[in-house]
Amino acid sequence: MAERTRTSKQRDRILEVLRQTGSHPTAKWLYDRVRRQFPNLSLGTVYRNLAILQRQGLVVKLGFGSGFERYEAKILPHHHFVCERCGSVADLKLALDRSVMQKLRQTTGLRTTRYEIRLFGICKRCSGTE
Amino acid sequence: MAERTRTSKQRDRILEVLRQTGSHPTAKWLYDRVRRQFPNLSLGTVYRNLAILQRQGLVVKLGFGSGFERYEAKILPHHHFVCERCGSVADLKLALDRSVMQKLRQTTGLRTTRYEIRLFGICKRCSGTE
DNA sequence: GTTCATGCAAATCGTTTGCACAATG
DNA sequence: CATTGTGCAAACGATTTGCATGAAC
Repeated sequence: MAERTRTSKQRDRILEVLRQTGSHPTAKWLYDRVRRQFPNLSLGTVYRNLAILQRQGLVVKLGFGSGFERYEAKILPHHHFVCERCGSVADLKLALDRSVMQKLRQTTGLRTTRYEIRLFGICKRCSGTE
Repeated sequence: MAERTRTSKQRDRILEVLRQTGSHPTAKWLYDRVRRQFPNLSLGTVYRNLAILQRQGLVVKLGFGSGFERYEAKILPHHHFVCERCGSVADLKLALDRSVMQKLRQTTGLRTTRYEIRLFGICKRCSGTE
């Protein structure tokens, strides 16, 4: 019943490439890259291995990862708390010093239009469940 | 050639619902909700109007909004800068005081496993282009 | 009346899955 | 040998798009 995991040259290479690149590639990018060593590699294998690597805590999927987009009306800038178990998203009203945000912008030196702080964790409802 | 936009009861209602709800709904959720007033509403219309509202700056799409997932190997915690024009994602090394992050966690009172600060703006490469 | 928005259905595209075979332990 | 991983192709689900009709101006 316990999950067994064997080694696989493809998976090793996927992780290696992901560690070397400074970018945040998509599955397709990884597929094209790793295919140089494994010409018969299939996209399905890339997805399957990415899932395994995530379960092992070696890889993170950016974004909400729920498969579909979420929208909100632009009102006041605010932040989000994302539950890693049920995927729910809650608004956060964080009282951050203005100075901190100013510092953020200065540090980056980039033209920043907006920012968002995203906290990930287990929401209260899911907390009671486990 | 200039883009004309007419009013539409459906679009008004979509925005209204989005403004009233505290959640971060998916297109499907909005569709089900707005259909109460417009039984013949189609999902395509919802997507089309969400796109228009985004162009008008009234609505924001959460996530990277590029349509596909992005992955990264889990190394040290860090943050991201997302270019709103070309969609590129860059790592940010922000020197944030530990105290600030502690404050963040305390404020929320939630069990937080990780956090990520995401800045949105126009990257240097795109900046030179316009 | 001209043009944009809608509804419907088909098409698209990223991701997942079933199956037969190859590789791991 | 028992079981997991792979490649291939089909399936799936969210989003997009073409087209004929209806609404806005």
